[in-house]
Amino acid sequence: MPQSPPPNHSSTAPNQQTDTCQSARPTLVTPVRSRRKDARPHEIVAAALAEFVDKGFAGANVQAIAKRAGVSKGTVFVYFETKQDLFKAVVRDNIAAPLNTWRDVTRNYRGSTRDLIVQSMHQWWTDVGSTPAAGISKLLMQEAANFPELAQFYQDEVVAPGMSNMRDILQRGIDLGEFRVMDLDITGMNLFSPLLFLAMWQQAMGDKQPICGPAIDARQFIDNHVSLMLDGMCHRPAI
Amino acid sequence: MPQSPPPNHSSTAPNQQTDTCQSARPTLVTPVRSRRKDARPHEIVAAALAEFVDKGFAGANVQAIAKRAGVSKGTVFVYFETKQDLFKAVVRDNIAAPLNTWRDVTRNYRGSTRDLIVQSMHQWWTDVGSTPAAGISKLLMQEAANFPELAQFYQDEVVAPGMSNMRDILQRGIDLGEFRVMDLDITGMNLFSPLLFLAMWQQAMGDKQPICGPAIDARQFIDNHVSLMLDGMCHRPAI
Amino acid sequence: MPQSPPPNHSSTAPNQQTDTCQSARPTLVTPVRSRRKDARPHEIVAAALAEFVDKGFAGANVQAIAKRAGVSKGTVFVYFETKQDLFKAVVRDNIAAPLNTWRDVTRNYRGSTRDLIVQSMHQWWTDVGSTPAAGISKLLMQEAANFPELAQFYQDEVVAPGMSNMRDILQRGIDLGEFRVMDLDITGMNLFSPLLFLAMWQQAMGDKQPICGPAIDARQFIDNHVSLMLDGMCHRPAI
Amino acid sequence: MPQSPPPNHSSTAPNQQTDTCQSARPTLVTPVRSRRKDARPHEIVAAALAEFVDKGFAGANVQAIAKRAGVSKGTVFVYFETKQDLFKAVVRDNIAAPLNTWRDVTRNYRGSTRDLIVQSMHQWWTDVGSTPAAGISKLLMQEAANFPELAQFYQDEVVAPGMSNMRDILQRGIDLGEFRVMDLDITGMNLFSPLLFLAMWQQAMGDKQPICGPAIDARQFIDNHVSLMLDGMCHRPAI
DNA sequence: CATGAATGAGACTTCATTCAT
DNA sequence: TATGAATGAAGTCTCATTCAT
Repeated sequence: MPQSPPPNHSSTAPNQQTDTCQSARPTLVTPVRSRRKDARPHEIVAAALAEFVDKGFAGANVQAIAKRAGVSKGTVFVYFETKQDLFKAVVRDNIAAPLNTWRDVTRNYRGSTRDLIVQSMHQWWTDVGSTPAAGISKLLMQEAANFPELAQFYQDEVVAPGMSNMRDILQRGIDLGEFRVMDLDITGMNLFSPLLFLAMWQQAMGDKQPICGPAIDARQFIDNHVSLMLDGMCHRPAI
Repeated sequence: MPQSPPPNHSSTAPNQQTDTCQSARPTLVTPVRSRRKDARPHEIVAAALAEFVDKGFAGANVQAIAKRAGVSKGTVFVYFETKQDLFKAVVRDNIAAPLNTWRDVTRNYRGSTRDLIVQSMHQWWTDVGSTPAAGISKLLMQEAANFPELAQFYQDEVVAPGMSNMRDILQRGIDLGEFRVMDLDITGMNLFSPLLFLAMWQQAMGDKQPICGPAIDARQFIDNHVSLMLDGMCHRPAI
Repeated sequence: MPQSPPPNHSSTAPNQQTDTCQSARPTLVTPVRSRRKDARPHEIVAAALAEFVDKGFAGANVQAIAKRAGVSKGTVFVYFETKQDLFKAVVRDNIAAPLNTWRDVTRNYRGSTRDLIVQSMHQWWTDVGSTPAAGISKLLMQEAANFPELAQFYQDEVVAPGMSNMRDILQRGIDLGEFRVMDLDITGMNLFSPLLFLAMWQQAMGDKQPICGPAIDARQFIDNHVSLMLDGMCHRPAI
Repeated sequence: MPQSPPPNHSSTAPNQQTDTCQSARPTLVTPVRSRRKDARPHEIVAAALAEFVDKGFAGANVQAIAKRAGVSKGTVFVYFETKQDLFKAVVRDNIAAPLNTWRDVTRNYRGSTRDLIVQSMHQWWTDVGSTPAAGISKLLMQEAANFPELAQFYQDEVVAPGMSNMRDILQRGIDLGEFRVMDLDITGMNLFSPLLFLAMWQQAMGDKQPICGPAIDARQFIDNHVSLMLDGMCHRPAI
């Protein structure tokens, strides 16, 4: 187990995450031949994501990852020097992209902050919470102690921006007179943590989760959550 | 700390009631060897809890568990046939006791349901959320797919009773006229999931979590959360 | 594995084989109390015989032997310092006794040598070949290389006397004019080896051996064998 | 020596026909790595035969087998999933080839059945009885109870065909008027078992067997045995 | 004497990693 | 670049043996 971070803290695999955004917006100059070559590391990372999410770092099997990616075991080590490097690449590649997608929604929003929150949460669920990328959160929750560098990375790249975003939204609600004055940090976490929990829970339990009778419907879960957070459980007189 | 010996510590531990006959005859010199025989499984389970929470199932090392427990490698296998059995014992032993402790609070409560919720959550945090037993949740989140039997056990022994308890509390609030009518299941999850998330988060990140500046203060987190959930973020006129 | 014979070539267990003959012919002076005590090692040896024959030396399990003998594992080591010592005791105890029983038959026999051979073989089958003691032969066949000392012991105590006995019988037949002159050593082995083979074969295959249709009937096997060996397969004119 | 590569070397060896495509294109430089890949299983099986015959299944050590084969411990498990699989491969590989070699002799034999028997036995001794393949018989005698599947396999592939062959020979002798009428099954066993016993005995005792003075000479043993079995020990008048 | 808890060397097996091709 | 045969460290588990009771 990696108790101390190895000296080479970044994977030396050639260009395996810089073009993540490129593939999102396909550049025009990419020749077909090299696109296939450049795709290899991504296919491996995608395969590794699934395996790591299923089995955890220690439980994941490089051979199984290779098979999922349709390559031989040796090929994995052509692109990633060690299993740890591959793991880091998996986390890094799957953290940046979805978050960027999500954040754009909250900018330049017209309408009530309540609607912004509802829309933002549904958007997050669609883009992240319901996708395999959500497994990254589950993964880091388990491996944070063994990969403090990744935990920090997660804090910097996911938590901090996410919290910042939440603060902006709440501040907007206060400024517009919709919300009362609150502690933005704490409230941001209160507001968002149920979604994170639900995402991790569904990653863990799959769709066959008989928690309180049937499986949890995310849409209903979010709507109810927002309703509670904004209006409260207690009776309130009509304004 | 799970040092309070749970009644049923494991399904695989062999006959450890051999010296009940010895304790029947009131010898004053307590035999050290057989005293240990009773204490050993608990010590091992306690050590294993820490190791499993830190490293996950696959990453945990039986030798390391033995060392933490102050016994030799072989001794672990005297009490638990396989690593999996030990893992199951860890989950089972650390689920029943804390849960029972917590549940007693909600019975026969006198006072407002709001106070009951606040008190109940602080109690849970004290009894479970802030203890290593919370690591069990983090653990199961990762290993549920590999231990479906344990996942089911967790559902039956933790999730279902917990949800039932939440429903009772909410129903009480409705019956007493404090709360408006809500979907009990969904609302129960909305209400409780932030605490679960916080507990798992702190298990993962330890005390060095610079999430939104300083570490999260659980007391503040809970109080703010309850305030939001009951009264909402939005401005409300005085009743 | 014991590649070289340990320095203490004889088990140091107290009197575990000297009284083998004593138990065969009960001495009058044995007090009841100590008989029970003296019986322990024999019970262990008997249990060990079964286990060793079933599993071989390396495959045998001391705990299983103890259970078969109805004692605890530690007790085995009270009487036999090591597993090797126990093995040696098993071989020694089960070689001497049956052989002595058998040999007495051939002395002072009145009648034709043909009848002596037939009777002697049936006797051997009853006393040895069909009993668990026959497993010793199978055992030594496997472990001879690892226990050269025992192999030599077997040669000295079993093979040599047995061959000597066969020679005497054959010589008697020649002297009485029944048999033609033959090489006594080779013929002795030719004559006896089928019985040894059958005994080992049945030890190995149990009763469920579908060799040539039904199981081999030892009585028929012996009678046919003697008939062939004495009269031959070829047609012969009546004398 | 079982260095002649048997056609089917193992059921568990993985795809070793991968380089059939390479051999299709006639490269002059034979690739050393993949050459080994074809040779390895046979080398390992040959090494395992020796180890298993010496030590038995439980006593055999995979590391020692690897060393005998000149490979590392892990390589053994590249070709054979478990020690049991390796054992099965050893038995299977060393049964088919020698038996086929032997059986061909008895077909289309011209001459007396007596000569056929003598020649057949000497042939068997040369092809099987005096080779390490004979150790398989000794091995199965010990391990039959633990590997019932292999015992059955041995019955089907060795015992039954061998017995069938013996029956054919005896029937031929009867048909040609050489032999009297006998029970073919029992007589077949009587006729052949001394050779089996001698083979196993020499496997067990090696060359240092001081049975009846010097080591047993197999040729003399067989000739004497056939002489006895055909003509009998008793005096017989000239025909 | 008898027990059985405890030990630790050693067994089989896995798997990340290397490297010749 | 891609492969997969080969490696050996490390892991789980077994079991002969010890020893306090």
